[in-house]
Amino acid sequence: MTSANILLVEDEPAIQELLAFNVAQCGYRAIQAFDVASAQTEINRALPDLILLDWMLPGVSGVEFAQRLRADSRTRDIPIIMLTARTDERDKIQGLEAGADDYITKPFSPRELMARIRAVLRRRAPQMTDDLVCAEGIELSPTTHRVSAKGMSIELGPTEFRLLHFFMTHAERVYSRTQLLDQVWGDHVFVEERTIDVHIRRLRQALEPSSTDNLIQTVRGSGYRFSKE
Amino acid sequence: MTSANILLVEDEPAIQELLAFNVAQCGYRAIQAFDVASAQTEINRALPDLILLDWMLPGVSGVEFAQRLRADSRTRDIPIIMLTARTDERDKIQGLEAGADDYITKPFSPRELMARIRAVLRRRAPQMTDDLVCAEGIELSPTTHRVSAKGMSIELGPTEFRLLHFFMTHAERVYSRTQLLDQVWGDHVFVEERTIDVHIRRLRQALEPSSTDNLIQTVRGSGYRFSKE
DNA sequence: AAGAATTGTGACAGACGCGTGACAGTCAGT
DNA sequence: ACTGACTGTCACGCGTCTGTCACAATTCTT
Repeated sequence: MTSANILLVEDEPAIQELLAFNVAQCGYRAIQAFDVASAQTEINRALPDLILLDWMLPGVSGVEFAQRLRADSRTRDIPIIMLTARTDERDKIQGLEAGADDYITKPFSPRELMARIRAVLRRRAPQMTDDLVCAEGIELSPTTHRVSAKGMSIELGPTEFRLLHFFMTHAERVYSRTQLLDQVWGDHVFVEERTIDVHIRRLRQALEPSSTDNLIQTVRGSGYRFSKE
Repeated sequence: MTSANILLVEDEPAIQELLAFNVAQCGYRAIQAFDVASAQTEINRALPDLILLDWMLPGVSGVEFAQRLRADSRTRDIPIIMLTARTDERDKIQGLEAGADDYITKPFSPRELMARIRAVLRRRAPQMTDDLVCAEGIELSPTTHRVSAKGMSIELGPTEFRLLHFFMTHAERVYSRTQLLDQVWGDHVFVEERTIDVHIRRLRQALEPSSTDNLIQTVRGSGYRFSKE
């Protein structure tokens, strides 16, 4: 556990070296691959504990590769951090939908990268096979992107889905609008704080018919909290 | 915590002023330096909480300075945001390799700059694990923002909550109205001292049904005290 | 005991935070 | 291009909180 094996899939030599240097600096073992084919070879040889996957790759793209990894039972549970130069929000959603556990845009600070690696590795430990998130009578499946309560299916937009997902995995605690922006939208996104109010409302509205009231509580002056009242 | 010190290292006076204005606008303290030498002087005087560092500087470049800061144990952990006019990708990588935490290209919007500053400072802030405060049979949780006594939940407004929180963490001691204003309201706000009497009353009223009487005692001529009588 | 000083209490207007509906812009699929 | 879904932003209204006052109640002083 102390020295996890991290597979780096990145075609650009400069960035590859930068990654390898920082990863090694933190006490992890870096396994380098410059394309999908060699990455697959490394995986066949030994399953890594984490994969750092570049978005843009020659031949097969990172997204395709991620999907392939998720389809294989041997690699299904290996966490993936996507690496991309684009700042487009759509990419983020698509990347996460493909099965990435986290997402980081170039340029990134080495410290941020390390923080995310540690976070993902830590998060992975207890969660493991946990495909289904349950809380307060609601069931949410990150992989199938489905939500249901009391047997009824609930339709949610991408943002509402991520918001609910975050709340369900962080119940009972109050989060400020700023924190929610960081956690659900991401650091680099500039969005008005009041926008959260609107999404909270939409989420409440979507949950209302099939769930007990007041699952998402307003804590005046502080933020919001997800709990059973 | 409330007002972080931000060191601005920028040789161009116009931009320097723009930075200082925006930084001050957001409640941070701006420390201005127009070259690396004076920046070092300021750092020696007092360690800032964040450094905004221009890429191009007369004499020693920003990158070199960043590397020097990273090499020094005293300054190693101070977050740096690089400021540059170039959009070259290589520069970004080089800048981040030097240890910058984030990167912003001119021209930048003040809003974006502020967002990044906040993001970096937030990322830097220690995760508070502090959870439950117990005193005199009352339980108060800062993270969930909940209060209960004898199994019963207690509803409090924001100010009453902060007031009770302060009392519970500073029990057995008398605080004057002036001290309470400083500690609970903040030393920059101006409110009548008698206002405290009203909030004390509201707090007593909220605690009354679920707690032993006289938890908040009046010390005539001095102030108030939180204790078990 | 009377007066002065201090605190408790009820009421109130304004400020503030939040909910809500509407709207424009973007993007995917047709 | 035309839809329809989704998102971010705004303006408006409302309820709650909050600071302040006036007056009642209490305690201390003389």
